[in-house]
Amino acid sequence: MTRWSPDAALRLEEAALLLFERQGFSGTTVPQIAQSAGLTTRTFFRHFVDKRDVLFLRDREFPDVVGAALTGAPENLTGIELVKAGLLNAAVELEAWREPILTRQKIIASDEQLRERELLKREHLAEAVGKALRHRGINAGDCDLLAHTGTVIFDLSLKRWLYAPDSPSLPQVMTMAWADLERLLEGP
Amino acid sequence: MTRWSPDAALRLEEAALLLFERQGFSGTTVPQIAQSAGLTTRTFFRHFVDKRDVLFLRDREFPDVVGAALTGAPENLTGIELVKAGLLNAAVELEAWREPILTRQKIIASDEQLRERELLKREHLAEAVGKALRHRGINAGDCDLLAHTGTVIFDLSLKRWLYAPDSPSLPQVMTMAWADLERLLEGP
DNA sequence: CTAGTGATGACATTACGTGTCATCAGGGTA
DNA sequence: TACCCTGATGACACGTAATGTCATCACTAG
Repeated sequence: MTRWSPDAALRLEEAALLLFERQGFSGTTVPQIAQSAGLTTRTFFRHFVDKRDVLFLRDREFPDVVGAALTGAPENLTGIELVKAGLLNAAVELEAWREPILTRQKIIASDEQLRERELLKREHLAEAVGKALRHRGINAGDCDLLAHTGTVIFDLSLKRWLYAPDSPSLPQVMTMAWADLERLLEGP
Repeated sequence: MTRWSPDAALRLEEAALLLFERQGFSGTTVPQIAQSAGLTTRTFFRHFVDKRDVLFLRDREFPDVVGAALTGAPENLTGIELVKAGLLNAAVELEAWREPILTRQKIIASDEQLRERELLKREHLAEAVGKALRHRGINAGDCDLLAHTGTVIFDLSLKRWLYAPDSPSLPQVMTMAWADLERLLEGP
């Protein structure tokens, strides 16, 4: 294709994951990552806005994908049904990636700066979901509440699924979490 | 008391807010803030872990206060009642501070790095709430779900209250948001 | 009077992140 | 073939954030 390997971002991500596992996040410098991938520091920052960003390469398209799924969902669905269906659909796609996601999650959990970035990514997901709901004509005052509630369920379920010793499928965990929330809110 | 003004952190916060409003967050340097407060850069970083932290000085005790309120709440409350009551109680305390909170919120909204930190603070609140719920003997599997749902309601309500042209009280907004969520989850 | 405490100043240093220009392979066009 | 254009990268300089370390000096306790 070009004179350079076309996968600079992927090579940087791979090198970063390896170094983060061995030396920790804060114990690894960007020049180390770049050199390990055969590139320069400047090129690292062309592909990632900052050092933390390299751990979230796989999340870039996620909000748009989920948003598109919501926008293209069947008619006659309520807001809550849309959110459930859209996030459940995304959960199915993740099912095959448990191991690499778990590896990454352990790195994120080890550093508060990374947890912070993870929360921002969750917020971006919530914004995409909220936007899609508005686009579908859902009652405007409810969109943000639905979107944020959905991403909370999604996030909690993802972690239960990752860390559960005997793990049921992610969609199953999510469905159970929705049921839990409904039970809790309806009262005794 | 001491040879120095005892309110170094407060003076730094005041100077920072002024500069952020005039020049923006990224357009202001830490040396500027420190000099404006009559202190050195090194002292700034003794009071705040990083540049962003100066905007969240008022939030430091908040999770612990809410957690203590939950721990000391009346007996015989369910998990959901505890969360509602605890956050409603916190909302009452905030009622008098609408203007300064709004000022700060506008700065936060202007910079993604600050929104990111805000999300981390929200997460700390959720952790404190979850911990208090566990301490109260609430069903362990429900605590995180309740805590995160509560903080989502709290956060959305706070922003509605801040930006509503005709603002009902924050507790009122929160109560309405809880009712909205219950209605949405119970379905038609 | 003296020793100890604690917040600050002063200085050095590392690492993050950005601006800018040069380089060079491949693709399109005449 | 010859030419220009595009885009990703390298090389270099630079400002800023953030931390480690030691010195300073008012206040306090005894």
